[in-house]
Amino acid sequence: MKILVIEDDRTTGNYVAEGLREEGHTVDLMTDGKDALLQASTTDYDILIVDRMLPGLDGVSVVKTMRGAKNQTPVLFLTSLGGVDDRIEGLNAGGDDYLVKPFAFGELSARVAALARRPRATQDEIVLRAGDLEMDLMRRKVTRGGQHIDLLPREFALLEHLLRRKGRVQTRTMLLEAVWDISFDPQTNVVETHISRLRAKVDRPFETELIKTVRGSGYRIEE
Amino acid sequence: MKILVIEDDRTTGNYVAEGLREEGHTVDLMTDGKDALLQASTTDYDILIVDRMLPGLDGVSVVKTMRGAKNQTPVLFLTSLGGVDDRIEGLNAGGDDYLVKPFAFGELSARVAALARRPRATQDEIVLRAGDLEMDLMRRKVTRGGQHIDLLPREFALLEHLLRRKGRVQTRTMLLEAVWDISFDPQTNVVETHISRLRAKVDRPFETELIKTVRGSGYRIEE
DNA sequence: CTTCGATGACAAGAATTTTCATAATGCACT
DNA sequence: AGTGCATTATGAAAATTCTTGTCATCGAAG
Repeated sequence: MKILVIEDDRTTGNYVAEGLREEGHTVDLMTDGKDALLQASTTDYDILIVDRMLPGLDGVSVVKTMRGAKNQTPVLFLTSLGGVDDRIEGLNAGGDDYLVKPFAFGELSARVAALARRPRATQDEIVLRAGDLEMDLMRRKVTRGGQHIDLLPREFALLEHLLRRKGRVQTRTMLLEAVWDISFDPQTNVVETHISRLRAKVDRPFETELIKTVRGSGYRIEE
Repeated sequence: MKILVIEDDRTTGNYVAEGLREEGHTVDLMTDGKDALLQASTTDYDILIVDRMLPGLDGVSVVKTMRGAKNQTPVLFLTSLGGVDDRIEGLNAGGDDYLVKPFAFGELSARVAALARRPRATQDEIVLRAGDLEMDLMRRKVTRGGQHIDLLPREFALLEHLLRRKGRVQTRTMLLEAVWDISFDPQTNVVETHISRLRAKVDRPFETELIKTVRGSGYRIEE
């Protein structure tokens, strides 16, 4: 698998590139938008991983230009937690998925694998559903039964993760890693707290509960 | 001019209704979404002023339903400063303009007059431009030369106001009133500070400066 | 050279997230 | 079924982070 990483921050860039190399991929790393655009146009990559914020030409512009030139390489955007508009823009510009920084490497790895599997199937994971609950990643908007639900950034990220793995149980550890990027087990119950708040917004006002507790393991959203 | 105000908060509701009456308009005030929908469908209004957050049926749903029923009455949404998604949603649902709370009454009055003048011309003031600077009110996104610019809520409001009055000088007092809803002149230099921060993001990284100082009066954005 | 505006640093205030303490619930075992 | 232990739920307080406003100082314009 040939991957181009476009990321100006050296630390993150190397972290990503090294990790992917260890998984056996061929990885190029570029730090400047303009150079990257040239590189992406002249070499054939399987996947592009692009930081949303770049000096010079920013990530969104790079992808827009590429798409304009009929380059269909799947793109995974890296954005920051608060940046709502970023995601909207990224996906609008022709991104296929995005990942919120900071992220656990396993998460990145999973997204890369998913993108590789469906080389050009943009637009299908962009609205996540479970029952009458809808999460529109484009607009960063959640509704249930047509009713708008306001979520804080972390709540959104947690719900998103559960929805992406709908039907499968997620342990606290898995959630801590994916949503909080904490890979040891600190004495914390953040997960419980956030699940509780999520339920108050997503489940309590409605008939059926979507977020189930699996005693002894973790949580799951029903198919 | 016959106006329906849909606002659950009594204080704001009365403030708006009273003010508009003093300007000679006929104003009805409703506090519940469902009642308001019925009222709007059975009576012919020139303008609807709708709070985004309503108990029961929220503002966006009211307007969506109305629009579904081919009711083309212009709608002005009232939203809160932080609520990004609100505005996007509001305009998407068929709103014609929006106003951020808290607002100065003069501002409301101006918007109402503008809506009255162009009864059905939605979608034209929704992207504000000046040179290569674009402000998309729908997506709450600012770009210059294609480059995305992140603005904080107050910065966005300030720039929006200047753009809406492009070419005209805005005094500090006018800005304080419109953007901060402060109608006396306190010993403050918030305007200067925010102009400075805005310039750092909007002008400094680019060739030409758009935000001009008019010494002795205030600020202006060039046509 | 005097006044007005620009700006960086700091402080206040809000919003968000995490921790902590306590209550509630489920499950195993009598 | 009842009791006790362990797990999960939740409200409130504390900590953190982000945003906004103030102040003091610097620079530019007339």
